[in-house]
Amino acid sequence: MKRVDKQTVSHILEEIGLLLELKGENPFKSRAYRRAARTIRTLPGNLAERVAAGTLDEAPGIGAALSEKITELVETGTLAYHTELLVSFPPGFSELLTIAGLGPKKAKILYDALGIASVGELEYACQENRLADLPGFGAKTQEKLLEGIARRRRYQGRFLFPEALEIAEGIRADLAKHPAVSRVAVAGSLRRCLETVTDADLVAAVSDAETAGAALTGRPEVARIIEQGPTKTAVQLEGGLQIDLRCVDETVYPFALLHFTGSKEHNAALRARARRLGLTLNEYGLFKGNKSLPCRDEKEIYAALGLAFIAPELREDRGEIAAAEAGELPDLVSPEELRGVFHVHTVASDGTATLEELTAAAAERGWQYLGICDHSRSAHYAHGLEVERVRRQWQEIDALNEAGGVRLFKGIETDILADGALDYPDEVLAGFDFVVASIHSYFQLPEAEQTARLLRALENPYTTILGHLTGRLLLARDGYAVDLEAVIAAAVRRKVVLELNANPHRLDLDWRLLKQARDAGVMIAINPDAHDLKGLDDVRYGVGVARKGWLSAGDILNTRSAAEVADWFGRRRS
DNA sequence: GCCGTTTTCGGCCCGACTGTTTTCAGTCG
Repeated sequence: MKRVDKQTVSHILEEIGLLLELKGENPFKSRAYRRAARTIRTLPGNLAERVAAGTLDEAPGIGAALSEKITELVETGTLAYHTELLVSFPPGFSELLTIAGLGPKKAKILYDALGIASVGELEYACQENRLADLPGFGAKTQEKLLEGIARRRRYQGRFLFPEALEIAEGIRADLAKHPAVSRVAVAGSLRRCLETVTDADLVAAVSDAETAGAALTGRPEVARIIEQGPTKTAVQLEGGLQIDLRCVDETVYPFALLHFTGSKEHNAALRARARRLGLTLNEYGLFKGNKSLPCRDEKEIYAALGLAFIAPELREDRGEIAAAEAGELPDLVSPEELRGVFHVHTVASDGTATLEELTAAAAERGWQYLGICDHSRSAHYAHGLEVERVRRQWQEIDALNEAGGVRLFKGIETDILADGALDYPDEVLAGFDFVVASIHSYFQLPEAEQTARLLRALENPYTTILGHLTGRLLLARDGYAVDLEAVIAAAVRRKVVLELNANPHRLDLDWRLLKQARDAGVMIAINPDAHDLKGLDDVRYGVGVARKGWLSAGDILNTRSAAEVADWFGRRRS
């Protein structure tokens, strides 16, 4: 029988939600399935054990019916209800809903009237001008759908966090200088530090919304205007990124900022809470009947709802509201708390900076130490170090350390070989201060083998840090198949640090797993995986993800002093 | 389908904008 993991269950529940929507079922029922999909994806602990214990329905949003269906799925590998729903639509039909401007209602009409069941068929039908006569459709709709298809093809509709942030910050800075604008902030998923985004949201306090909106639509890099209303303006830039600007009065600004920071789910939970308190919350204010309850900032809004301030990164409806109510929110790590970083490459392998340059750069950033990590000998593509070159680098490091200043730790990013062994004999591994073990090959191993490979690497007494655990490349490659629960459990037992790789293409561990790892008691290192001096600053993205994963300074190895780090590495070895 | 300090039934967050319509449905966040 096929093993059914959380991700599979989550995916199937999500698909049921979509299919129910397409069928025109009760929208709350569809929402219940999609909510359960989210819940299952991030549920701590082993799913099969929870099913066996019959405690599924203790999770929020999972009642008797969903509990029964998930049990069937986990125990038999399939779900009859899902299969029945699937056969009533052609394969791949739900993919249509990823096109901007096309929701379940219109997709259903397209299927019933024209038999359109795939993105390709939709494109063809638009080009043949066959949509315009359908009820609720017109020439504009047809045009929009064609644009939506083209955009999806070009950009997959998503952007890496730093790319989008840089563009949004540039526009924000220009708007801040506009005479009609008193305050403006980046909101939305960028403010929440999501690893990839579909658009950038800006919220502005303005004296004149029309001229402020025109300041956005008039920018030279605007490719087209998507929406232009009295308060809301949306444009698509040449590079494909969509910018949404919301203009409001000064007094409304905190409410608008809260609303447009989201997430949608966090907002929904806040509003439900407001309702229970006899209040109404929307993007214009907090109201008791007709009476408006003024708040000067987000903190006062949360306070009015009986909650401590919730940092934007935590606003994902993953328990932050309950924690805020109980006064149990974590004291989130900040960038200034990092006292050094590990996992930095030099010219010896595939980096561009020398040890001296890196040491100076670390001093400029106020760091006490730097962990040097070139590639190991099997990484031919990256000029991995033969044993002789390792020993030479140790001598260079010793010489630099004698000069004082920033302390250099001798490290290596060793490949985990196909069988789980590390890439040097023990007597060489013993000479490093710390060892980062990473997978760079054989991504396609079956899950059981991949898991066994990682577990063997964790058992190696010289492994101090496990590098980019899932191996994913954002917007490019999924992580390899591996039992992450088992790996996390072994990391706790073996006192191996898990890397939070801060390279914006990786951001691996994912924040959803990070919280789980923290709760399990794992120590985390925020590592830049830098290949040049500029790459050192990628740790700021890692800090954003760490905050999103509920981490405090105490959960992170590189918030400690050089002496404490040396002590940790030493104890690990003994 | 879930859930309960109004409720085991009847609610379920709330609003902007577009395109298609003559007052609103659909989509999005």
